[in-house]
Amino acid sequence: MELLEGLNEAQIKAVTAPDGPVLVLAGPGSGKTRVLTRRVAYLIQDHGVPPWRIIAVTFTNKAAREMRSRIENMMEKEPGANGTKGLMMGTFHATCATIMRREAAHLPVSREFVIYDTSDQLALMKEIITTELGLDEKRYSADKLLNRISTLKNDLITPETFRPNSYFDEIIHRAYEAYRIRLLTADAVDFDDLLLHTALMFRTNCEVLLRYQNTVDHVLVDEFQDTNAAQYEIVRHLSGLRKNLFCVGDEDQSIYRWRGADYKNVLRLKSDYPELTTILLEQNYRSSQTILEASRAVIDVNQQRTPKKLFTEKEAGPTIILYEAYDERDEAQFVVDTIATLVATHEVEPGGCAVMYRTNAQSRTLEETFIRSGLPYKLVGATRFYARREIKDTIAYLRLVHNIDDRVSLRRVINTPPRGIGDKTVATLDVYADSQGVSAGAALLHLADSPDANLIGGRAGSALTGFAHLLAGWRSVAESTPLGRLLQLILDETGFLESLDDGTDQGQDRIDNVLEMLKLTNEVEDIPLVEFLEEIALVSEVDDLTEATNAPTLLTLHSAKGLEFDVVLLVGLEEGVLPHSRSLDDLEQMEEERRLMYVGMTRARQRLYLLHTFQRTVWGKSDLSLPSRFIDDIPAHLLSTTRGAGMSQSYRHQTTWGKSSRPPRISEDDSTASPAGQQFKSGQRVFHARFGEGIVIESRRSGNDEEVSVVFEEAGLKRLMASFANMELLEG
DNA sequence: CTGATGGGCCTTTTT
DNA sequence: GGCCCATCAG
Repeated sequence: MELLEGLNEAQIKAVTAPDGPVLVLAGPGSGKTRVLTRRVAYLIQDHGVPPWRIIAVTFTNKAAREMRSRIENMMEKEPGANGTKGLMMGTFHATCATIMRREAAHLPVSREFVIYDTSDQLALMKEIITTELGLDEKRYSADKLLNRISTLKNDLITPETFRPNSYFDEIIHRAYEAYRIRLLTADAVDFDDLLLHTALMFRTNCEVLLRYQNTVDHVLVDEFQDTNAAQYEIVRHLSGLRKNLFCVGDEDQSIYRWRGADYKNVLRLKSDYPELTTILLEQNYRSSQTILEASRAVIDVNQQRTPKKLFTEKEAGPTIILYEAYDERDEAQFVVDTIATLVATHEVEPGGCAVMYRTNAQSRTLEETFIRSGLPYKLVGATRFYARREIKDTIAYLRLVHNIDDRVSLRRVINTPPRGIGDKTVATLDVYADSQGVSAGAALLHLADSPDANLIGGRAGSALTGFAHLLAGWRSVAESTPLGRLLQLILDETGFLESLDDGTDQGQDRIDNVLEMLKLTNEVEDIPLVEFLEEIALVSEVDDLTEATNAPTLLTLHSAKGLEFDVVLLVGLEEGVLPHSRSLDDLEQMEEERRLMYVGMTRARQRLYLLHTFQRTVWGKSDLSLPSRFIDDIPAHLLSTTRGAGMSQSYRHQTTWGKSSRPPRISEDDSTASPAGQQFKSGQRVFHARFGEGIVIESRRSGNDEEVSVVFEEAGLKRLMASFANMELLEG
């Protein structure tokens, strides 16, 4: 059978598994996606399952799109055959949005609902905190409240079922309730609501549930380890009747715990479906022996996992290069030089390389260095196109035209560009709207029809009615006007583009972005506004990463999931960066950081580079860094260590015991005089029971103790607490 | 009401 | 080092 060509025994077993619940536990590079893809094709082609009876959920839109095109390619395109028509395949969020629009009659929103992103949520919550709850924004910040509410939603807890047991929880409860009402009146949902509403609808509405259960024959879930409680419940509901549930995942790659993901869903699955067939995919087809062995050594340290016997038949491959850069600029330079060299020697295509980091902020130095070297690159995430201020403004206009009750969008555009409608005028409008029992947007439209001179007089009043007329005008033509024309009209009548032109380069960038947006709306002009809005809400930039450009990819470790590259460079492998400082005190979080490292390492096919710096600048302040603890777990024989030029110089200077003409590098606030109560100062030679001889490069007070940074001749840089370190001063 | 200015705060990670 | 926000003069 062509479908099964090139598959190993375990993979075939998975693809052709009989009906019933199946769990495929697979290591990295074991062909998970391949199995899932072929399983879908197998069901349609060999089992005659109609595509519209299959729901497959993936983690990103990109994965879904790729999978769909592969399935289409795989299946013979006989004339008359439907191919994949009707096959529901997308992210959890997109799938739920589709279901929600279809079943809007059974939901508290209309089928025209808009989707609020993080910044919309934030704007809404800020308004609630100050105007409605009268809370101190310092103590109860919008993002803290939203985080808690998000966690509750992911666990399917509503304001009704939430049982606060602390004062803080009481505040959360009130905020949650107010937030929910505001969302519903704006006919809006946030990301979590897509899951929550869908799950609750299935839970409470038997008629709808049965309809879906009777339609859906097969449910397939990719990246199952990253599902949260809401997603798990949706999956359970959908596959309830036939139990044809096919889950693929790897608990070692679970990196979304902070988003409510719970790999214990794997255990839950086992107890919820006693008849579950579990299939292990342990052969790795991606990475070299060396890379696999090193990754395994890192992940094996985690306690809470089922050990796997990952293996590969590939060759050992090159050793892993561990590079100690002087600082982040040296690090970036090494990245660029390495890629340039590998490309020049035809070892790899530029597009086969990826640079991965823990936080988005780290991309900056890398970008600068790439630009300075004149080399192109692809950046994933960071400042997403749709998240830019000017683009959000543009979208807000469209959203408001589409849905007049959209409070957040109204607030956003009512005075953008400045047209003389300030907070006070908006407050007056709100009072008026309340008295009429309608939303502020609806009240505004009403004002366009019958101006009420007594409501708001003077300049503010005419500004308001002026805007009301514009808005009413757009709304009256929205239905009959193509999207691009509508947006053009809005831009013309508001003078938005002109307002962006402040003569700076940034201003020009903003204009270009809006023009790009205009181009986009012209290209898609035949789709309804609501679909366009949904598309831009749910499709992040990660997804339309253009394969066309042959350039290295810069991306976070999180967005690297599911991808693979010939050459991978992991940067910033330092304590506080990876593992991240926010995870240092929590075992579970630390294990997640380790999985993140593991995910990064296992993206590499042939060559892996691990980089850390001697000192890193964080928030404009430079500080010494310690190599990540995860590096220590890699067997030494798999590594080959080198150091940057800047690095070795500085070391030479410090390890030649003060003979250099350059002063020892010390932090700005340090002084040669030892402050009272400090035992050590920079430049001193010390002897440590375990690390041997070294030289102090920095010492500073830390609580009642003293934190000493020492470069040892053998062991390199260590940071020690004076009271614990068995260390004595040498004459010198 | 707007735009300029300076202070405080910050950075996980994404749909 | 940069972004967001509060504050203030015009």
